[in-house]
Amino acid sequence: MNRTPTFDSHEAAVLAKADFMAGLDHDEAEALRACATILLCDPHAVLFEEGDKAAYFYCVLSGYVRLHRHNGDGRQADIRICEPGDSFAECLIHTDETYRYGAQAMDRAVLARFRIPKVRLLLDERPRIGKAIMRSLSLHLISTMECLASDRMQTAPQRVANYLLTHCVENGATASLRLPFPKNLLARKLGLAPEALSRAFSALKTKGVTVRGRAITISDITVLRQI
Amino acid sequence: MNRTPTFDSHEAAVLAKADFMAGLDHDEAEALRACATILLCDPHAVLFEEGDKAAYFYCVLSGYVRLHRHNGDGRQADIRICEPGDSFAECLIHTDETYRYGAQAMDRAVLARFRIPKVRLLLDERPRIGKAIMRSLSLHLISTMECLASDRMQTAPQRVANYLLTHCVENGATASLRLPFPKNLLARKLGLAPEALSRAFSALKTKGVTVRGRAITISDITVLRQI
DNA sequence: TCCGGCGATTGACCGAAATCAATTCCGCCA
DNA sequence: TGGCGGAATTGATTTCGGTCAATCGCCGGA
Repeated sequence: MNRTPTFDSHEAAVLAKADFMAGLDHDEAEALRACATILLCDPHAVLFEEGDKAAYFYCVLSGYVRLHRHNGDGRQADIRICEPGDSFAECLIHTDETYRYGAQAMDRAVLARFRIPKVRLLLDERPRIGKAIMRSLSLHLISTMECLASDRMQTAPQRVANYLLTHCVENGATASLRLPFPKNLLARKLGLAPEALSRAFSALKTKGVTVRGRAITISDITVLRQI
Repeated sequence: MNRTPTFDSHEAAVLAKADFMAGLDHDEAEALRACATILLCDPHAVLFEEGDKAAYFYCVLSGYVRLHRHNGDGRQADIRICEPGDSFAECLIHTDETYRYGAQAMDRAVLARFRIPKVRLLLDERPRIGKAIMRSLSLHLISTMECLASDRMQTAPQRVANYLLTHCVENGATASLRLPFPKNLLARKLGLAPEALSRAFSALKTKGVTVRGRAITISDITVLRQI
């Protein structure tokens, strides 16, 4: 892991579009950026472990980050896969002092990390930043609740179909997409074993879903929508 | 469903201890309360459905509220069981306009409901209230993430053991608790069918857990902790 | 005290997905 | 071009928990 003093232009653009930056004016965004440093991660680098003292919250600029929890046994579960533009651990700005899950970079992730005590001070001066972060927290909460509901209610093929429908680009009745990460990450994201994802894909073949590597085509969206 | 113009003293105390009121001074708390009206619910009253236009967020004062989502089929899953002191739907203050899940009262619930547009205006004047709500949102997010992790990682007896350990009152090596609601609600809360909860309890008998009605005793906490 | 009803329990069965193991596929590098 | 290695797939098996059905037990009302 390494640090660079500056953003490149692509990274800056990703950061600017992050949820917790939405609606901020130039000064506010700049003030928030001033709390951050850039972090280059080695593949599989551990950012922090559950229980570590919280000093930063993060925004993914490129690559992916896994958030996960451990069990007493060796078992572990992924809670969320963070993609470029996603932030995590902002929930610690106003709560307690320790991370409640572990975070691990995939690929060679690039992150912006924001020093929490600095951000806290900033929020007192600039309430609108608090509003933006609140919005981001709300969106996380909603998507986590949706994830929980789908875990409890939907079968593996249904969850996969839902992912495809919410991430594809439509083109008349057909649609297509390219997975932004390897299938084992998608499996973790959906709370499945890699084998189960594989089987879900083959179950969806009969519904007009074709998978070749990371490229996926859907021959009829309406068929897929009826789960 | 009916409305009363005023709080009784017990209800006022519950409201004052809600997460989103924490840390507020008297004026701030009073200003927030002024956005609320009281709601008396009939058993099983539906507060709102998924997709309804959001006008209020709520705080449970007595009784319980189920938050749930529906599937295309008749299936439905509970996302959260809200107890007295819990708030829900605050995530809509700064996001979109519709409820993302349905809410149904159990028992004869009593709720405070806060008119969202009013609260929005208040937040602009009083940033510290925003901070309090943000803290509450953060706590919800964390607990929802923990719930997701335990769904993905723990078996039914493990989840039940965890619930018991986090809700019991210890007394040396032993502990006990009284369930605040019927077992079928606990089952929903843990994402289980009632039968599965029943079986989980009988599996825990060998670990020193005794269940009689809603009264539960634990003969050795340490045994239960090793899941 | 008896009866009715509902929540809880138990049993039998089934289906979904985890696990383990064995290939196969594919991209990358020599 | 050939071969190596990790990811992906496939198959066999097991486990967990959902579902359906029957029974039990408790509480309240007649």
